[in-house]
Amino acid sequence: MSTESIIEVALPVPMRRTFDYKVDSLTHCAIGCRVQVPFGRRVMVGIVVAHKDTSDWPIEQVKAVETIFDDVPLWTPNIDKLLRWASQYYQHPVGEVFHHALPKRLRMGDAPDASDIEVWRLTDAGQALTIHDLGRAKKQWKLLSLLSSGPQDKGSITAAGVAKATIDALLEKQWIEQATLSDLPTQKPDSDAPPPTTEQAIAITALQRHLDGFHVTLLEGVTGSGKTRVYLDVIADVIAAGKQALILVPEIGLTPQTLARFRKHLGVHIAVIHSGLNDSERLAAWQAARTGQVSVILGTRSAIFTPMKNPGIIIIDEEHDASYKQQDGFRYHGRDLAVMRAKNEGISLILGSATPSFESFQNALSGRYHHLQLKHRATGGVMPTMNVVDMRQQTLEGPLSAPLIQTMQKHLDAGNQVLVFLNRRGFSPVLLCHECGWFAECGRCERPYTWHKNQRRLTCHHCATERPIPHQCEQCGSTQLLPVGHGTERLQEVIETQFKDFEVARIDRDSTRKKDSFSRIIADIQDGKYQILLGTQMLAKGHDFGKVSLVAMLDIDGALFSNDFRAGEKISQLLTQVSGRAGRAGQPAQVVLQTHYPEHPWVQQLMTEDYSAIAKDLLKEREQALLPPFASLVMVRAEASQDNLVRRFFESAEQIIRQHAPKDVMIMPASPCSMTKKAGKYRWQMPLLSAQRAALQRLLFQCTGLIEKTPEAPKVRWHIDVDPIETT
DNA sequence: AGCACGCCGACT
DNA sequence: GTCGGCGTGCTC
Repeated sequence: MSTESIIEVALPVPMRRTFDYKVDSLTHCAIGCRVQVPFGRRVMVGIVVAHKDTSDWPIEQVKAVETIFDDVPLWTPNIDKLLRWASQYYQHPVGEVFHHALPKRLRMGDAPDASDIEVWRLTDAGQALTIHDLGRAKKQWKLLSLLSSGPQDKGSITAAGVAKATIDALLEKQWIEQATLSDLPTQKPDSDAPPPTTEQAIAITALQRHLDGFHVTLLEGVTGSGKTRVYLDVIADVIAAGKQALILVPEIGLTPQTLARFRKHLGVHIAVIHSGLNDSERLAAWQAARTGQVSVILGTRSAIFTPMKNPGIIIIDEEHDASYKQQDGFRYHGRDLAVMRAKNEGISLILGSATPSFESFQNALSGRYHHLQLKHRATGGVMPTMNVVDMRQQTLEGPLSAPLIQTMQKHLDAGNQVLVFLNRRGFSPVLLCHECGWFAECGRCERPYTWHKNQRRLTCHHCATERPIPHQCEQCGSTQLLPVGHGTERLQEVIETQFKDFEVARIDRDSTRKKDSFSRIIADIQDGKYQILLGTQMLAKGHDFGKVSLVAMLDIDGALFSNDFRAGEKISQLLTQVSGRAGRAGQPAQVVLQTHYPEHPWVQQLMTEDYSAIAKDLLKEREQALLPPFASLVMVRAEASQDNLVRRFFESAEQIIRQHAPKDVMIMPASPCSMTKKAGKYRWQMPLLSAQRAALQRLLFQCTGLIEKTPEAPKVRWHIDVDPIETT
């Protein structure tokens, strides 16, 4: 008989500790393996994190492991290292971190399925089809055109918004057939692709030289400069060397066009990991990456945890995008973890953006990262000219100034498209009583309801509350309830009245709520079905609309007076990204900014300087104020339905932190968040700042456990946000 | 987080 | 007399 040993197991519970269990023999219970253990009245799947001879617990209380699922760990030592580091850095319980990094089926104890990946491909008959053979079957055509770039698995097909029924219909007609990944002949990389531009070629060569070890490169390329082409050529090199590439894209960036382009250019299968996958598809993609069956993995934030057999490169596209930071639970930053992972793996990392985050930009300026720039548009398009409309004393049609209307008319008459950007959904942000001044307000957030005329509802944009539209004032009974201000719905009415001869497309979360309606409307825009495109932030993200020659931003004044220290960074990123939608097809393009504060320094800067210049300027201010990226920032936050509980929590927390804080950590007093009441909870926060990242980390390491044990802690919902992006 | 135990109000 | 409200405490 072998002697019993003790293992430490990390379980998916919100406790910053591990639990001891007995095993018969350590030999088949390696660190990193999954085990099933009794935990209280339940059984759970956990990860073995350590072996030891004795437990600190009375041995009769140490229970035995029920099942050992794996012979070998599911992830590589480098992923293990990454996850442990992340658990400490983000102050998140290691069991939950591990849990987060595994596909759901593995979390439940399923065996990692070694079966081949099923794919669908065109038959000879399918290859010969043209769009005329399909008639009105748009979905079928979409699938056929996706498959024309190469065979695709279920995950990629669902990512493109095509349903199972469509697959079946085409199978029935024998235009497509099923195969497995290993059946596929090796496909040549696309040889029809046009050669890269000189600028692209220089970047490609520079990146290829750095494929031999850990390097971080910031690829700063203006919108339309063809960063994707650079990625593709570098990835092709990585694949040729028998290695794998992991590419992260923002949540919205995973379009069928992107997928088809990668597939066609590289000539290899792409494993896609996105939120639309079901559990089996997710597991299959994860497994294919782990075993090296696929050499390219394309995914959103959480794909950074996908193990690779032969890691070759990691690419973060649109690295400035806020969707890389998880905003609840395990609050990690996908980009920052990518830097850590590339370092662990000893591989190259590319951070790509037209508008780099100030963090990455500063690292490039200081020489910590390589810095490559693409300054010209690949299509030869010119960057737009910038104009300001001083809104003071202008004649207005809704939110549109008379000069803007004239400019729009001019561009429309020239046969071009116009893009109008208004960052406010709904019909009007306030519904006001004309007689007494009462307005409909969400009781849980103490903010006005937004009137959604189409949906016939009042909606709170801060919580999910909805209610029917009141027909009378609740205070004085008057029926004169008036909309105040303009959202995109109302803007659409105004524009349709002003420009009767042109078609208007509205793009916001409401108009694109239905599955697939976003990609459909984007396709219609590219076909030229609409001349005027209006919408929110969504319009700014990466889509190429072809004939847009005018971009108008209607309401930037709010951003000019925000108390978020990142407001300047955000507005310049937004303006640069939105402007990037214009002039791609080569026509002279124009950007119009409406503001009541034309003399505001930011407005002046936005008009005259490019993103890099603005970034350098604003970075100087950050340096003087000792704000990120020149200092590390940590936010302690708490919320509760009673304000008093939150205050008392922070009294204790602040005391603990002050007792342990070294001189080089600045502790700001806890204060209410700018929207202090949200969804019925009172919210406060306490910022901690230090130029010494390590000092701040040590402080957190000492304090989180103590804060957790205070009597006030369990009465509130609290968390620590390391490197927060929301600071107001 | 779950899931128990535990001690006070309105129901068959 | 019980069902159930959520406060408090524990999980190797």
